Amino acid sequence: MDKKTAAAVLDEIGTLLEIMGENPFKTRAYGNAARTLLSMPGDLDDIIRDTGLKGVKGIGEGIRERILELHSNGRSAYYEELKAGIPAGLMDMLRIPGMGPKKAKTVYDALGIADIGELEYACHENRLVELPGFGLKTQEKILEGIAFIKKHSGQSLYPAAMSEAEKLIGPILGSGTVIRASIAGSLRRRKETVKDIDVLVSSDDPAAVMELFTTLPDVETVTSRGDTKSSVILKSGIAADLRVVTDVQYPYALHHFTGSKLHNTAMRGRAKDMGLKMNEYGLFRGGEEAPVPCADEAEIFKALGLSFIPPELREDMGEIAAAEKGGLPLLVEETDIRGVLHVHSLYSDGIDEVAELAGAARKMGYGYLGLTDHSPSAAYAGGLKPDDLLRQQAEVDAVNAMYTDIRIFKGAEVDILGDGSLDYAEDVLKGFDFTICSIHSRFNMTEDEATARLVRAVENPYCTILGHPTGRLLLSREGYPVNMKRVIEAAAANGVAIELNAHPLRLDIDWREIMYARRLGVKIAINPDAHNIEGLKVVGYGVGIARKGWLSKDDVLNAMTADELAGWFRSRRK
DNA sequence: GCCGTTTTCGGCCCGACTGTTTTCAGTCG
Repeated sequence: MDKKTAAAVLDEIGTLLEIMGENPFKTRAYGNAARTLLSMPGDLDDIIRDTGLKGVKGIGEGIRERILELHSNGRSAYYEELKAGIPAGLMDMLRIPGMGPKKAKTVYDALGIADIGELEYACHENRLVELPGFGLKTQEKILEGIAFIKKHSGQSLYPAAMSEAEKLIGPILGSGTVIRASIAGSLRRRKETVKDIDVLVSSDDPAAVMELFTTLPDVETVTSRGDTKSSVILKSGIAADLRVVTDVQYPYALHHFTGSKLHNTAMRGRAKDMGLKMNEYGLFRGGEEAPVPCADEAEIFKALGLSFIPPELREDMGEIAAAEKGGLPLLVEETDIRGVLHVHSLYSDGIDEVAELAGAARKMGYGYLGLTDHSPSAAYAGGLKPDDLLRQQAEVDAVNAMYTDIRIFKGAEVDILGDGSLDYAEDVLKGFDFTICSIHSRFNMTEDEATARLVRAVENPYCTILGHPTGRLLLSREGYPVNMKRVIEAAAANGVAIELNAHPLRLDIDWREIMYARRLGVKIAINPDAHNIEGLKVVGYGVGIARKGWLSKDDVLNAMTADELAGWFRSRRK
């Protein structure tokens, strides 16, 4: 082992000890020793041969032994023992500005949070503010810190990329140098995460557009700049490409740059079978110079004998065959959503009052709100004991009496316990209009265990909706492994709906799984999982994913009216 | 854990800054 590696191990031992709350002078001693070692001339072999590391100021008997062990064995039993006792994600957290060993230890001890993804989610749920030494500012600072370290991580969540894209396209459209402009790529297809932002414009003055694009205030660096294509990195860390074409080429280019690659390949194959050649500049009939004229994408599809395929569906998952037969669903729109069903109030880990939430939902045009505070096992989230529930439900009655145009359904987000049973007794469960049942603990399961746990929950007669079925947090935490096909089949057999959690970090159930649920007639509930009024606004992200899953209005539980839904809830209970 | 030494255990770098406190704890450099 070389000097540098050995020093790094010593440093890490110091950090691990610090997290464990060891004497700060002891932890510092490891850091000092690491620095001392690094500053010594020669490589580790030489140092040990020449001095045996004896009489070096800053390296005493204890640390000397550790270095000798590292040198001879290439490893340290002490280091490995320490490491085994502390989750790797906790070490990761120290990369967050403002997050040191003490704070990391606190969130781990108090909330069991062991990686950055969980930490970020916990901040969004206001779970940090109550911890000793923490407050609202600290929580915000940690969120900013997480955003900072995520900056150059390669992938971005849809909302972040979309808001950046809008900042680009606004000035471009407003400049007067472009004829048409659109966001393209995976962002236009509404993928849950995207690698970069693609912008397509048509213009008679490409040079002017390039100049404008590469000098926008949000641009950090220009990675390439040509006549028709430029690439930049934005200050937010997201990469963005701009492509300029003529206005005649625009529809073909828009289709081409929207992708997906697989969809394009399939489309080109189809064109070829019809004696046509298709690329980003046009659709060409055998050897002709001028393309088959198409004013927009719809005309391209029409020229190929297809109905219009919405961008969300262009994933080569059967959309071309369906479009040929006119069999594409009329996709659900955000305006089809009549109410919101997964909302936390001040009673558990939300921060707004029931009446405030109801008022906000009403203003947003929703006809109902399903109140779903946590059950007791979610102690970190202030899960409600039966007594608390009585008070909460009495308040719901009072709020319901206040309004004629919005209805509060009494629900709960009931924890699915380790064995698949639910976290309330039957007499309590009876009192709800509906339940969302979800897993919040014991994530370490095999696929068989997780699947059995979910299936058992779904088979419970008091389970109305299965919540965020994989528990994933996008770009940060894998969900538990689930055989989703079997879970969907269980939901179908038991008349249980499945949640599409619309929080942009979750978007869970995955859109790739939704089609099967639709085929089996399982209703999908597009739920905000809101912990405050602001959180009600994420439903649109869920609608985007529902569209990618081919859902139409009729497949979506909360596209029902309040009366229809009340009837549906009642019918589940029979 | 290291150092220095009145050789057996007490002291070890600290100030700016922030945020949470009500006199201090934690982070950063």
